[in-house]
Amino acid sequence: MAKFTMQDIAALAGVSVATVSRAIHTPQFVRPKTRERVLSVIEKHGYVYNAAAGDFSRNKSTVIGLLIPTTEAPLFASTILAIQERANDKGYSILLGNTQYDYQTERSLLQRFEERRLAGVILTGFNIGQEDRVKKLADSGIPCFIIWEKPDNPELSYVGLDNYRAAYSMAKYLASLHHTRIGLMIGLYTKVGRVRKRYEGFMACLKDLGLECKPEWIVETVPTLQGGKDSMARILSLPDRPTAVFAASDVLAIGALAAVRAAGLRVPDDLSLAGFDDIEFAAYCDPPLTTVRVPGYEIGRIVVDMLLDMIERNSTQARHCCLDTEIIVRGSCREYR
Amino acid sequence: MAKFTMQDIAALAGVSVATVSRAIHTPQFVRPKTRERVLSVIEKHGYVYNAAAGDFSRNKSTVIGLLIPTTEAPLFASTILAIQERANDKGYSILLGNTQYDYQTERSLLQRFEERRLAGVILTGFNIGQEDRVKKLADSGIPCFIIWEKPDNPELSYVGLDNYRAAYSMAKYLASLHHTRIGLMIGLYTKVGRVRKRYEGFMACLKDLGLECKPEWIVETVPTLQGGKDSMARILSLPDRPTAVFAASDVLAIGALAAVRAAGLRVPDDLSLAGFDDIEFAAYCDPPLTTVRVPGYEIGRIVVDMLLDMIERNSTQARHCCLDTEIIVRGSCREYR
DNA sequence: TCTGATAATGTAACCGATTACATTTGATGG
DNA sequence: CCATCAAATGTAATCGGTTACATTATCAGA
Repeated sequence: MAKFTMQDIAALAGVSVATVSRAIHTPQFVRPKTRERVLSVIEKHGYVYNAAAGDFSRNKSTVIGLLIPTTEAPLFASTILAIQERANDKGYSILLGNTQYDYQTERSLLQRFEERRLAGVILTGFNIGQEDRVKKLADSGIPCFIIWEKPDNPELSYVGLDNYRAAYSMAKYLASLHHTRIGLMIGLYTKVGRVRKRYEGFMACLKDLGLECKPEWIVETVPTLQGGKDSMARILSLPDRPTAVFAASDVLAIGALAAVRAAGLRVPDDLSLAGFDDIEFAAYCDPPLTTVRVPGYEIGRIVVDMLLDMIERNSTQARHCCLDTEIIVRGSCREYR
Repeated sequence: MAKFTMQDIAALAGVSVATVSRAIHTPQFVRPKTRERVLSVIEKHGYVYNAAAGDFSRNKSTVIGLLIPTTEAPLFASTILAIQERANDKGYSILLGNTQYDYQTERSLLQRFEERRLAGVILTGFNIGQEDRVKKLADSGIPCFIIWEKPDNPELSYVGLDNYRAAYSMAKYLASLHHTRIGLMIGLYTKVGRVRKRYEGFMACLKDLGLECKPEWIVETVPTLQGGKDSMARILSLPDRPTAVFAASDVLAIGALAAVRAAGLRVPDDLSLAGFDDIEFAAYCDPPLTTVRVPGYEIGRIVVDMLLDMIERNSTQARHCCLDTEIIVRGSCREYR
């Protein structure tokens, strides 16, 4: 397949490459007649602009890297969507990387992003211990945003939420329903910062309220439906089980729901269950899940705007944006008597 | 941030750029001692290889474009995951594009993929009427695979499934449970080929079995949970409603489940409901969904293998792979008496 | 030690655009 | 009709690697 280059088009149109380039990108600098001639030659021969060469020549990229733990989790669905839409609208493409919550994979993807000299990078829930690496990326001149969390290091840009506070609020809400024995079901918090904050917020609230929290009421698990189901089965088998369980993600909660049903019990009559994230399914399960709403779409939209602004201003000043969360009361929690 | 180039490294290591390049990519062609020296200089100065320049220079890309209707649907989750993993393992990155089932968006993303001179492209459920465009892309030298469906045009490569046959089977299964009034709930089949095939398969089966299918038993809707819920509400309000409903996607089915509950009815006692896709949630809803399992992960794995093979062989011969589907019987359908 | 073969390294053209700067064109007013 | 100046266009260096080909180093065997 003989690919035409600008050279070819220039020759065919009887102009120089510079004029072809201008006819495409800055038409206001070429005479309408010339422009028309060039465009018709392009049209006629099916020339396709080579963006890779353009990016290289201009020494800047129009691709943004997006790192997420896994596309399998519906968690980030609307964030990814928003990032996509927004970035495409502004002429940028998205390079995707799944870390699978794996440290090694995350490292190698980050490396690849750097090698590709991306315009910017968006990182979701990077693993604990990767901060230095992220910092290095940001320092190397690639604007870099953390999302879905609020990193401790203020030199890191982020568009996130206060996972600690949100988890604290939900624990408080459960306590306000007179539950005194509250369990926690949570993803691998020793690895993922975002999750750890939820753990800490939950624990802090219980402590502040003087509520007991037995170690066996806290279950750490893989962040999948099956993980939620297994964990709930474990909790239900406890002789002195909690009357309410906070699942630190909706996926876990929905899995847990299945376990409760399997045990012949009912939510919320026999057990209150709260989730986190407000994924779309949360409103459609039985009972609909009381959960913490995270503005996933907004996170995506905002982070792209902030990132592109940084890119275009060529700024390295870290920026922060912390969005509010909200407890959505549906039908999975009720007062304990 | 002063970025080092190979030139710099070459100078610092007292060798030529060619040697640096070789030290990185084809170490077997440089003396171990030289290689070591080069690598230590790289290490010391924090040089990062410029993959964009490399790709450009070699005039080939190591990026694969992936077009999917929307990342919000859990449908393609495992396919995306598999594609990611496999591609990354083989040194390729993934450029993501969401079409939102929109014709215009699909066009412009396809255009962008072409401009970027990607190594290959994977298309999920392209819209009806885009075949020519896809064909053009394939002809332009970019290997191009359709997935999740089996396009009519044999010149197009694909890794898919027989949506027609799968839908036919499910309709037959429902009929085998003595249902004679079977409804259909389906996404926008006039636009998406994959969905249209499901529609056709369903209708063909009913016709073959001599079953009546009233127009009002067929509901076309947006492919979301809400769409499923609304559609089911509509079906339930029918004076002469079907005894079984085939939802052509699990997302619709799960939304429908909520509508059935809201109406105070029960699945499968009052109505049998079948889904399609076997998304992860299907096994965790109440009742667990009887559905058509689609080997999403395999599709992803296989398409990458086939695509990379085409790329490396520089072949343009179309390749086909049609995977089997299977009806997974869970708890949402029962015999009609 | 010399020869020849092979391994290691260097040289420089090239990929396809962009863009600073130089040059030409065209329009305007005197 | 010419001078002047802005607009339009052309020239050529450049981005950071890759790689064909040329050159030099190394070593075994005579």
